[in-house]
Amino acid sequence: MPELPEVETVARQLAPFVVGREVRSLSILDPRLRAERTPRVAGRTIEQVYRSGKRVLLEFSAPPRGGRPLALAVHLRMTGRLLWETDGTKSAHDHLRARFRLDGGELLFADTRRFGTFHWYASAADALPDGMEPLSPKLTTLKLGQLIGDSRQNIKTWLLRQDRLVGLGNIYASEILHRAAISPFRPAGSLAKDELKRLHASTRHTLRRAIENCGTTFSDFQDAQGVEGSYQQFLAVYDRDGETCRRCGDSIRRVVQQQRSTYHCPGCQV
DNA sequence: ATTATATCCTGATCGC
DNA sequence: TGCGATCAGGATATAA
Repeated sequence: MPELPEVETVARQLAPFVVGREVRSLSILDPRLRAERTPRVAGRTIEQVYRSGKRVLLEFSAPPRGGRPLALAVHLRMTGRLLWETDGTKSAHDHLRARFRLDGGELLFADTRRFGTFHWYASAADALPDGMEPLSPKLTTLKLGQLIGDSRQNIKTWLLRQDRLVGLGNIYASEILHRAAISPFRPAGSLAKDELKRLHASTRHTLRRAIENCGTTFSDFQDAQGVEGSYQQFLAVYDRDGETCRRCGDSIRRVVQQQRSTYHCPGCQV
């Protein structure tokens, strides 16, 4: 499911249901999620839920008898989902991997492919990612150029690097480049100033528009509250191999870069 | 220091 | 209807 807009949607939708609730117990059903020692969360209150990069951060209060606060970063990877339930219907989920029993409901983590991860931190500040948030005002065009430097990596692959920018994935990397009219094959460091400007503007525009539309949903099944993204109707190139480019009329092509699909229009991406 | 490959999993879909 | 190959919105460890 999740790149930045989808994870943002999950966090926004989940927060009102769980913030302020106390954790009664946590059951981790998939041992893979216990790669890190699991701290005691029972008795703590969920204080904040928000997105950071592609992760959902949950901040917990200090335990009632004193101690330090706690933060959990949930990475959904390919198929992770966070579900809120009050009626017991979702507990039978085929791929339930963890369950937080809260005061007044349950927060469930389901994950078909089991790539999702839990990372625990002593504080939210410790959970800060390496890369920059692409929508941060601190990311200027100049800064973007500095991050790219003289990298000879192709720009599409560069956009996926979470140690530079966080949150971009395979769909939005292709979409952003198409909007910026930049070929995915271009060495990142070869972009001229005006191209960097277009790339920056396209990144902001694409992500904002996707967030407004609650992200992109391909599968028909719904998430926690039945919120489905609608950005798929705006996709210009992704998953449109052989179809017509709405900008120049050329035929959109699927290519493989670093073992991953890239969609682009050879006619108008130079 | 980059960059390619293999790997972690399960399920849906495609071509024969 | 069955079967194998391929693909999937992610990221890392290891090899070259």
